[in-house]
Amino acid sequence: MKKTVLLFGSLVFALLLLFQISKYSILTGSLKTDFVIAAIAFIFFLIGVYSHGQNSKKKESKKEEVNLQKVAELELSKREYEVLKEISIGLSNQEIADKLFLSESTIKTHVSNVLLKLNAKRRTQAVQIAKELHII
Amino acid sequence: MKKTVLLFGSLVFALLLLFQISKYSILTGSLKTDFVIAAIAFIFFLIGVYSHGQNSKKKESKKEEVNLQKVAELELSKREYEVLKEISIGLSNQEIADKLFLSESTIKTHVSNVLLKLNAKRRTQAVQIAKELHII
DNA sequence: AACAATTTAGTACTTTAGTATGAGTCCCAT
DNA sequence: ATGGGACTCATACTAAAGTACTAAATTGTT
Repeated sequence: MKKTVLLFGSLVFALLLLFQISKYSILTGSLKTDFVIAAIAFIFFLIGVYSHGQNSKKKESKKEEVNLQKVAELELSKREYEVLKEISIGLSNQEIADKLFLSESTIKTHVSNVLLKLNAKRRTQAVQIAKELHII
Repeated sequence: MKKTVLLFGSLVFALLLLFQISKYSILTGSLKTDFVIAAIAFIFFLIGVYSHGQNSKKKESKKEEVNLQKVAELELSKREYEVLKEISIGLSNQEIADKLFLSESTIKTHVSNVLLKLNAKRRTQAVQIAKELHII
């Protein structure tokens, strides 16, 4: 936040300076009016593009960020959350068991708990709910 | 596309006009130099923001848009594609059957075909693959 | 009209998924 | 040290999901 203030402060200062130089240049005729105006226009155009870009990035990251808070709220344990993520990439219980070096029984237990905590009837529904909650 | 050309053409024309007016105004002293430069700067700033916004929107829609071409490539029929979408929201075969006023048998047939065409072993995997292909 | 593709539906099976329950281990905090 | 939570695993079911095959009705196309 402090960085942003500093950045914008110095930017404003630089622009004011540019402004004065421009005006001076035009009045003394040391630079062509066309050129100065074009330069100003171009620079502000770039500033417009850049500042909007920053906003877009912030918005996007807010959209994509979104996790982990709700995992705690749902009381999903570490393993359960892990299993949920494996489910979401389309693995079967047996495949998850192999991947995590566990028995299929264990995975079934975890899956059942996940379904309970996410209030889902099926694993496909659990994935859907998890995506809506932005926890995967 | 023609609209875009027309829009940009008239925009450029308007800007050139603005340019000339500004220069004239400054030279004749009918407007204060400060004001004109500020106006130019502001206008181009807005143009920068706007044009970038358009680009962002296009990019986003390209990211989100993304369907229907590959549905044809995969030779997914209308019904199969429909069933796939229902699967992706987490419905069971029976629920899909009820929703589409079909028997569960029919849904099973469609699901089997979808899995074949998407080269998936399970419905969860089919959903994952479909998302990667941006067809849902 | 005739053909091909799609859609629908059924039967009969096999395979996964999911539930319920019990139980042993490990670790952490009171 | 002890009770609680998380993790592991097993057995025994029930319920879905998926496969294979067949077949009739529908639809669009030539």
